[in-house]
Amino acid sequence: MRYVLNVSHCLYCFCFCWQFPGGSDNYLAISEEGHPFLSSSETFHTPSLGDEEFEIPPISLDPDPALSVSDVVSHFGELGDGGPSSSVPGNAVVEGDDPSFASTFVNPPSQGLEHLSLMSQQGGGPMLGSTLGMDLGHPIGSQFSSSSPMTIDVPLTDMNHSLLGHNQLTTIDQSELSAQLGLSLGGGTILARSQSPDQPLSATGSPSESLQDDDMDDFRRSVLVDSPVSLSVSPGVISLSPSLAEQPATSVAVAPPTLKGKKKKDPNEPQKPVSAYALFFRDTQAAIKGQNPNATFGEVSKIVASMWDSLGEEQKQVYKRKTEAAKKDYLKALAAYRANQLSQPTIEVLDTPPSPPAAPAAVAAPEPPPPAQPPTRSSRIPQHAPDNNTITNICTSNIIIDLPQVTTRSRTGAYKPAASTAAANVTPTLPTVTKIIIPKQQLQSMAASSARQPPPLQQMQNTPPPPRLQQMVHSPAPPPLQAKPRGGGGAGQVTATVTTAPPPPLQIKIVPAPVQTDVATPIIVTTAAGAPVSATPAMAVEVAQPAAIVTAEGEEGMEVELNGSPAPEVAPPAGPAVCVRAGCNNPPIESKDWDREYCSNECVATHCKDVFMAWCVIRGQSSTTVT
DNA sequence: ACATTGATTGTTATT
DNA sequence: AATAACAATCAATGT
Repeated sequence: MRYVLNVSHCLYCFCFCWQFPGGSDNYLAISEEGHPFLSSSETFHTPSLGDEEFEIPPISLDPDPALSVSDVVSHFGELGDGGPSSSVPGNAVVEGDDPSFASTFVNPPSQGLEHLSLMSQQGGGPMLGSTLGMDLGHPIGSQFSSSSPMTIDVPLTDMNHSLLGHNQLTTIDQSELSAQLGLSLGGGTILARSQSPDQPLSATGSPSESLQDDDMDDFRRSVLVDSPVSLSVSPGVISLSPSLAEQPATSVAVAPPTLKGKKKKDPNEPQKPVSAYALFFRDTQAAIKGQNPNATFGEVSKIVASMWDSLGEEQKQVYKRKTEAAKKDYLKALAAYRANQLSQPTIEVLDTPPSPPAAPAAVAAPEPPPPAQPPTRSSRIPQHAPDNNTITNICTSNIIIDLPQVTTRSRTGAYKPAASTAAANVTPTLPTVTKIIIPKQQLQSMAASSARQPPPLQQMQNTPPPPRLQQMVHSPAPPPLQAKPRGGGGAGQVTATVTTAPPPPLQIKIVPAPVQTDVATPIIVTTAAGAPVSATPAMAVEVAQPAAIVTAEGEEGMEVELNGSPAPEVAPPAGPAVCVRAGCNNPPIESKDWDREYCSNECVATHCKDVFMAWCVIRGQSSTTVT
């Protein structure tokens, strides 16, 4: 699997920093062994899960035209235009074997979903507009109506005893961020999910693309896991079934499933679309959980609820739209399903994946629809998934990173065992091989992030359980991404954008514990736009993204720039008053290539260089290590 | 009531 | 009986 790191935002930084001498390749690959599914040479998708077996008819990825690959590509191309980095792709694809890879593809390559920008805050830090970086549906055409991320200040103290284990969470690295942010990008995902089982896969036909880790798990479990198709013959029933499900095959036919008052639902029946909130929950919880493995469901739930509350109406609308779209799809699928049922003879094929077309010849018992796959929880298929982005990213990806088993979580081991914990070595899998050493931590973070669907959450920190996040979240500031944000004159440039604009990434800032350490040396994280945010030193600034650069900044501490996504074409929120480059006090100028952070290309280059150097230093590596 | 996730527990079926 | 697989339950919250 490959995890896509969208680094196109700061094209300058990215280019500069990752254009290694002699190496013109833009691919950065972290390889590790144990990639069951993918080899470095293999493409991200299609873990050969047996498309053949299911013969899943390709379906359109996303009804949303905006998601078409061509659009994406073209869009991406636009990004490259003009900028010095035009030649450099803006995306990174991390490859790993985590089935969830699909989720990571959610990052819209073109848009700054991962536009990580932390707003500087004072004291309580306002929770700025909830701008979860999720797009849903319109990754391409939609511009960030606001790039202001949502920031949640979470008291460290609370954090420590609540969601996070001790140090488990400290930060969500960029990859995670990107992963999280991208969350449901492709509006199609949801639709795809909601589609009838008949067309569960993406147009690409690659299961991996449309399947999330869960799906993949289920998929493997139900199909791959040593399950040669077996023909079981039982009284009056001939069923074709995967070995794994042998029992159901016969038992179902002979003796109806455990009759528990409830009627077993036909697995083929389209699933009802879930609510917007549910979608949000899905997208968000993963991030929360990812960073807070110990978080209980209740805690997560509270946080999600708080986030939901903080979410601007616009962002909610995004989800709602998704839901609506899914509903439409559901209705369609349902109609088709019903029609199909009516026309379906009593012949049933037992234990076959829900892909009706070309049903294997089989004589079945008069039983109702024997579940191809017992509708167990594990088999349920999420209704939304960032599938299309897979394609999108593929098309635009430039950096490919082979990740080790992504789900490793050293501390708690909460996640699936990592295939390898060896130090992560970044080895370019493409053209030229550039070796970059990436701290294991970073990789792990990346892995963790990609473990699940990338939710919007950017910087997730521990949060206290009971009191809803609201307590942790200090004064919610005007939601930047609101439909009419900053109306009137605010510095924020309202980007009257399409309603489908993907909300900016949500960020939760860790607020120094009451112990008032006054944040010794706060880490300032700034967005491309320059909005800084402070974080405690403890907060590991893990930037999974290669583009992330850390630069030592004079008094304040460090400045971390996480440039994960392409700058929204729409005017970003107020940028810095002066050029971001240290030492330069010129006012930033508007540019297509950056978010009003720099005054000139020169400063961009210089700044990036500095940042990169600093980053190397922080990483304990000489900049030369990265050759 | 049901949706979100995931751990746990209970039930059922198979060996 | 032991084991495996499946199903239900629970948590907090929103629709």
